Amino acid sequence: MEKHIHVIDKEKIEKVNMIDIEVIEEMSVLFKMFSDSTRLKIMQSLLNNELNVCEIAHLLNMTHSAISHQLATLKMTNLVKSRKEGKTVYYSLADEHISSIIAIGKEHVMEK
Amino acid sequence: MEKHIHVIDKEKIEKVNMIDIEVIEEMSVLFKMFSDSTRLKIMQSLLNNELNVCEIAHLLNMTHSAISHQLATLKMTNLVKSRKEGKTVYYSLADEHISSIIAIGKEHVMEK
DNA sequence: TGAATATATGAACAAACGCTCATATAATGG
DNA sequence: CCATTATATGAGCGTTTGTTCATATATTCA
Repeated sequence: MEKHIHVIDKEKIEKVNMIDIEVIEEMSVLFKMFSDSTRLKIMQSLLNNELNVCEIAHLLNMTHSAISHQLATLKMTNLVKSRKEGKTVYYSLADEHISSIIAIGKEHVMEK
Repeated sequence: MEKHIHVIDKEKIEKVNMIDIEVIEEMSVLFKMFSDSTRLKIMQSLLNNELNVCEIAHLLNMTHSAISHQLATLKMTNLVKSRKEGKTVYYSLADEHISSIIAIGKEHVMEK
């Protein structure tokens, strides 16, 4: 029923420096890409290699379709890039940030 | 229909060093916490302060219930800790990793 | 003790998500 | 040109997620 009346410490609140909402929104989109284990596995497997859809599907023991869909979302959010060679499309990580994010996540998880 | 027969370059595939599935799974849980804008805003607002539920709700212009629910999930995944003082519960970030993760995400997003 | 304030929590529900299935597109080779 | 291989993509479906609403618990103070 939301009927609370609060005494808010305005000074304290104003010290909180809120980032631009838009930046927050983009950050959530970025981290969403790392929040699914399939996508994490894909990115992990691309850390040192470029791989095509078949190879990733084989590696993760999943269908091409599932991998292809995920690669599409990863590409749309600029986390992977692709290179076509004949029939096959090779995927690789888009930049060095991605491995840092994976590394820091791994570090946090392993440290307990 | 999945009827593809592939020639897999086994040597190449074997070079891909897969992390432990369990670590991947925990990483996805971790990043999931950063994948929602409300949770990101909460953590962002806790970067330099400890805040109670009312203050966060006021700051983000959201209901206490919504904030309380999110704080519960953040606490369950060990990203925030809490301290009770009379009626009010003060929340703060659980460790320094969290600000690094936010920082690296922000950096990635702003850099384009 | 009873009202007020602060927080927590369960149920419900709409929206978003990830996979599958079927099918489409594209490139190569016979 | 047709079969094969590689990838892409739309629809459908079950599951998960984030919020709201109602209610419960806890603490303080008159």
